Formats: sequence, structure tokens, C-alpha cells
Amino acid sequence: MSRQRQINQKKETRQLILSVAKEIMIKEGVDKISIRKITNTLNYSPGIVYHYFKDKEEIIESLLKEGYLEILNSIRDTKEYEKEPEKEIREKFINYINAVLRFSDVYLAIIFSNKPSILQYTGILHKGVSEDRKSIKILCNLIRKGIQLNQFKECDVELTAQALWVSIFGLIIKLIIEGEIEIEQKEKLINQQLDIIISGIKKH
Amino acid sequence: MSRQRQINQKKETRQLILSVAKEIMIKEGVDKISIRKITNTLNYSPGIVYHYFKDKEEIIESLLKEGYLEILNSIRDTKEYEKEPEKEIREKFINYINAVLRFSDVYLAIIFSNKPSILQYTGILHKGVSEDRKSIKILCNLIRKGIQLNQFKECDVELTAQALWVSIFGLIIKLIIEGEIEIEQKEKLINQQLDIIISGIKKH
Amino acid sequence: MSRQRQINQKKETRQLILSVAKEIMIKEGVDKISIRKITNTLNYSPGIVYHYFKDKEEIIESLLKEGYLEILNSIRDTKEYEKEPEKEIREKFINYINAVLRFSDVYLAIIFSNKPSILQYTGILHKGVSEDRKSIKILCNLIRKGIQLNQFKECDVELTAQALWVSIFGLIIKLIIEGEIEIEQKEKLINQQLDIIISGIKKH
Amino acid sequence: MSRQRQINQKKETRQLILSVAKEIMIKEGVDKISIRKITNTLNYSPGIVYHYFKDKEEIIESLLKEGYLEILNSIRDTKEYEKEPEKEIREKFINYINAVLRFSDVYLAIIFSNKPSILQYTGILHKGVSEDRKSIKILCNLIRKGIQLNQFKECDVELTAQALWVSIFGLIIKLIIEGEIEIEQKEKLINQQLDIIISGIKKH
DNA sequence: AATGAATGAGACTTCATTCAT
DNA sequence: TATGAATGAAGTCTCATTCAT
Repeated sequence: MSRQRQINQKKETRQLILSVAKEIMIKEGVDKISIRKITNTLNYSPGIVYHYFKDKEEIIESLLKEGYLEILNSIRDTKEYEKEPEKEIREKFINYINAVLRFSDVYLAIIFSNKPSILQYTGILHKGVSEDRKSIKILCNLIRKGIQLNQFKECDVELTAQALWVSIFGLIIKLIIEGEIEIEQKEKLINQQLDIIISGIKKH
Repeated sequence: MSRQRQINQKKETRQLILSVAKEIMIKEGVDKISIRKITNTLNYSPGIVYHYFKDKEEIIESLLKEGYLEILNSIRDTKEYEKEPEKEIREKFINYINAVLRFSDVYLAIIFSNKPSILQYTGILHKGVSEDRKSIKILCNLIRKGIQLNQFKECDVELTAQALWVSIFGLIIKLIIEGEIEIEQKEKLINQQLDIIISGIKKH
Repeated sequence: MSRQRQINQKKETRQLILSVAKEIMIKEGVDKISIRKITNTLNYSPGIVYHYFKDKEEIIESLLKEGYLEILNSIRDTKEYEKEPEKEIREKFINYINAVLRFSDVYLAIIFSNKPSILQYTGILHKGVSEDRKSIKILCNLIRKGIQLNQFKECDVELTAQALWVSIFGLIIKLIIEGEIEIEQKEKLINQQLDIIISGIKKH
Repeated sequence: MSRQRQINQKKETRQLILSVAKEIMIKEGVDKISIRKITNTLNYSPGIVYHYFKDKEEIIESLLKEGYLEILNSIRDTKEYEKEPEKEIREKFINYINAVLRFSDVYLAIIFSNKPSILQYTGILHKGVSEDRKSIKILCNLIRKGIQLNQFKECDVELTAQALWVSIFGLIIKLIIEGEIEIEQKEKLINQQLDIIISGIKKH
């Protein structure tokens, strides 16, 4: 077998393990992941896992980082609307909501991870967050543009961005936890949420 | 021993078990609760627990229900302001936030339980929630009053109540998870959140 | 079953576990002891061990302490010879040698454990040992008496006690390891050892 | 590649494996040696070891034999002092102690090995040992010389050699097991040991 | 000569639960 | 009402070894 072939296969098996781990995480939660469950599903023996991962921790971290990347990637490309920050905010949030809901279990796991290595990426309530969290920075810029265009009220921009973000975050978490919401109701909820918070920052 | 005496003592022991379970939950999280840990702490033997509870599941459920009641109780008594629904909403939410933060671990455990028996008390996104969840009902009433007084915009009252509630919920969760936020920043965040969502429903 | 009966049975089972552990220790060495081996031998399930012992460590410690006590007990009663420290030293060492040879396997296991919890009882080379190890203290006193009686040379008493002890220790270990030594040869070796070290500390 | 070249390389790799095994043994003890640890260190794969050694057992045996040789070699070259057997004995013992302490783990492993192939080299208590154990023979000769020079007392030479050897052996074992002894204390102990046993055989 | 995937056994430990007493 | 002995399954991890490549 060629070297490349081997490396690929190794990656594939890693991926296989991760995907089973992910299934478990989705069905039962992060800390219900167990090496035994994984290898039973794959008809492997427990030991072999340690050929691909240092320990269980590494599996979980890989899992979360992977999920996080997936989410980030799926948000990346939203259009810009030169003169319509409101529209852009709506669209960005809708994209974010959808991306997160697609990886909802991973998202929950990330958000509620108390591993420092992950925590450092998820904090958004501190003062100065707009410097170190890109998504908040973008949101701030949009709000600022809206103010400049005389569409939004004067305000503390960062605090406002945090409030908007947190509002949407609350909705997302609830949508994930409650799970089986009808699609129509879900869309109504999302729209209502956006209507209210945007109406809350607009000039009248 | 009189029948009544016996029943009382039984309740006391149940309560004793629950209180130890609660300590563990707060210190280590819900699913670190174990019968062993409980009985060790109480200098009881493991078996006896099954005299008071069907199984571990029942302990946890009792625990969460109890905690939930504690939170609800601590919100119940807020003044009513005849002509100022806005003020009343603010006050109720502030009370709620404070109550929850006082029992934050229990709250997290409850919120993130996806046990159906608990979800039935915590779900608020479904249509018709204002019928079966008292706090949403109250919120709806306040919104309705605001509309009648021509202070709030016409809207789908239930959807609006849900949006408001979810906004605050998002903030609470973030406050709990991020933990060490300066008190000043915390208050700014709370006020901003309330300002925006209320501004979002007010007539202009 | 009466309370006392129960306690006795608990002790018996503890003892049962210890005795199996001891067998393994003697046959294969201390760190070949395993919970699995113990419970397999007893047709128990592994878990039950933790009902009787905190962990493996506790089993081993109990084992060694037990053996150590057996040895100590068998040395305890030696006569005192008011004016003949030399004679007393000889007799004490001979007693010690015999006691140890009676429990030789346990002795080896104890001596060659480098677990701190055990070393704390067996270490004798450190400065100040005469304060915390009784047998060395006694030896020191005898040497001191010999010096006062002008029978022994002036010397650093503790260091001398250590040297004597270690000399005998070396002989014991060798006797144990080599096992099948003729009794006559054995006695010659013991006497020679004593002759030389005592001659080594005497005044001439 | 020439046949010779191949053989050489094979030997080198064997040696490489042994040296890593030795490091592990010294750091963690003989029975913490594992094929995995060895090959991880060498960036080899586990399987390859079985190309050079039949099994783990063979590695350990090689290791011990090698270590034993090292110890022997490091003692071999001590000067001879024509008229001072005492000085020579001291020096030989000091050399021996140092050599052993340098390979202490190997020494322990050898001493407590119950593999017959090794046992046959380590017995020294039997009558007639001076015929078949070189180091004892040398010691006997030195003692005999001391007697002839009227420096040492008349005695059973072999028994005396055994006593001396065993005394030092006891010290060595203790030094190894107790491990962290301050260097100053260590030297005091060694000197005291030598002083006493030599004083014990000298004429006065 | 060397790799690396895989196994199967075994290590310690924790747990929920049952059951005779 | 309560105990405590016991199980059996599950948890993570390490290891020696084999084998196809």
C-alpha cells in the first residue's frame, strides 16, 4: 500500500471514529460518549482507538473543533448591502441561526463546554469583546453604519451588539433544546425575534 | 409511632436525600450525582434509597422540580402598576434574572435537561404556550394591556411574549456560563437588553 | 444476623481478600497483585473488593502492615542484661533474624516496596532515624550504654547503629534469597556476622 | 549492502532498543518497560522489535546480562597495594558500591531475579564459595594477606569474606531502596560501615 | 527491514441495582 | 425501616503480540 494511501486510510479511520462519537454526542450528549460505545458500534476492540487518538479528551476536542469550523464556514459568505445595514443584520443572523441549527448538538456542546481552550472562543459579555471576537466586531460595524445612515438610534454600539447577539442566542438555545417545533412556528419565532430587536434599535 | 409521624419522617428522609443530591449537583453537575455519593455522605447504605425513590431518575426529577419551584416562588411577588405595563415588564424580568442567578446551577440543570418529564415544564416555544405556562400568560397579559393603553404596537401577543422571554433567557444563560462578569458590566447588559426589547415593542 | 456477627463477617472477608493477595505477593511479588486475580480466585466480582477496601493501595498497605506487625510482635520480648549491652545486642539481632526468617516472603515484599507509605516505616538511613524508628532507638541506647560502661569505642552512635543494622539486614536478605542453606552453615554465618560487627565497635 | 554491514546494523539496532529499554528501566523500573514505550521513543513501530528479539523477555534478559557485565567491568581495575590489604579492601568495596549504585536498578533486578541462569552467579553464602566466585576469592586473598602481615586477626577466611561482603551488600540494598539520601549522609554511612567491619577483623 | 492496524486480555475503578436479613 | 453483601456492566487505558503489506 502506498504511503499516501496509508495516510488517507488513517485519516479515514479517525474520521470514522469521530463520526460515531458525534452520533453518540448528538443522541446522548457529550459526556455520554464512551470508547466502549464507539468501538462496539464499529465492531472494533477498545484498544485500537488509542492508535488514532491520544485519549478520549482528544476525541472530544477534535469533535468540537470540527463542529465549530463547520459552523464558522457556513456563516462566512453573506452578501453585503451597501446602504441597508438592517437587511444585512437580518440576513447574517438568519444565516447564523440556520448554520447553528444544522450542527445544533455540536453547538450546545461547544457553548457549554467549560474547557478553557474552548471557553476562550465563546465569551462575549466582557467589555472590549468587539476587539477580540470577529462576529461581534462585524455586528458593531453594521450598527455603526446604521447610525451613520441615520437609520439606527445613537447608542453604545458594543453593548447593543451584545444585546442583539444574546437575544438571538437565547432563541437558538431554546430552539435546540425544545427540538420538535413545527417549521412554520419556528419561522414565525425567528422573524418575530428579529423584528423586535431591530425595531428596538431603529430610529422612528 | 403514629401513622402521621411515620409519614412525616419519610418525607424528611426524602428531603434529606434530595438535599445531598442537590449539593452534589451544584458542585459537580447533574450527571455526577450517584446513589453511592449520596449515601456515603449521609452514612446510609445504598439500598435504603430505593425505599424512598423508585430509582435514580426519580431523585433527579424531584430535584429539578423542586429547584424550579424555588425559582418560581422567588419571582411570584412583584407589584402591579396599573397603567404602566412597561415598568411592570421590566421589573418582572429583573426579578426573574436575579432569582435565576441565585439558583444558577439548578437552573442550568433544568434548562438543559431534555427529559420529557421536565421539558413539559420548561418548553415555551410551542403555539398556545400562553395557556399552559403561567409566566408567559402573565407576560401576554401585560403586553395586551400595553396595546390597549396604546403604548405598545399591535402584534401577535404570544409570539411577542416568547420573543421577549427568549431574549432575556439568552442573556441569563450567557451570564451564568461566562460567570465572572463585573457587576457594573452586568447591570449595563441587563439594562441594554431590556431597553432594546421594550423599545422594540413600543409604539412611537 | 447480629451486629457483632456482621462485623466479624466483614472482617473475615477482608481477611480472606488479604490472604489471597498475600499468596499472590509471595508467589509473584507485590506489584503483581491485581484485583482481578484476587476476585477470580475467590469467585467474586471485581467490584466487591471496593466494599472492603478503598482501593488497591489500601489492600497492599494492609498486607504489608500486617506482616510487619507479625515480625515486630515476634521480636518484642527479649531479656535485658543490665551490664552487658554486647550480649543484649547479640540476642536482639538473633531474635530479629529468626523472626524475619519465619515471615521471609512478607519481609522481602515489605523491604522492596518503595511506596512512600511503606518506606516511611522501613527507611533507616536518614539522619535522625533514632527519633522515629523504635528499633534503631533501642540499638542506639545499647550502644550508648556500652560506651558509658567503657566497653565500646567512642563513636557517632546513630551512624553506628545504622551500620550494625544494615550489616545484619544484608545477611538476612541473602539468607532469604539463597534459600537452601544448611543449618550449620547458616549459624556459622550469623555468628561470624555478629562477631565481626561487635568486635568492630568494641574497645580493645 | 554487504552481509557484514547488515549484521552490524542489526546489532546496532538491537543495541538501540536495549539502550532505550535501559533508560526506561532506570527511570521507572524493570517491569515498567514496555514495547510501546520503547518504540515510541525510537519512532519505530511496535512490530519491528520482534524482528530483533524473540519477545519482551529476551530484551530484559539481555539488559540484565549487559548490566551485570558493566558492573563487573567497572570494578575490575582497582590498584593493588602490596602491603596494605586494608586499604585495598576499602577501595575495592568503595568501587563496588559506586559501580552498583550507578546501575542500581539493574543490580536490584539481578539480585532478585529467580531465573536460574542468573541465580547461579549471585549465590555467595554456601561453603566453598571462594572457589567459584571470583570476587569472594579476591576478598579471601586480601584477608589472608592481612593475616600473614599480622594486621588482621586469625579467622575462618571464607566466613569472614562472606560477612564483609554481606555487610556491604546490606548497605547497598538499603541505599538503593531508600533512594533519596543526601550525599553527605551517604558518604558517612559508607565510611562508618567500612570502619566497623574492618575494625572488626583487625588485630589490636 | 519495517510499518501500522488490530486484537484480546487485563489493569483499576464506579455505578445502579437487587436481595437476604 | 434499614443494612450491607454482591453482581454485572460499564468506564478508561495499557500492553504484548500478530500479521498483512
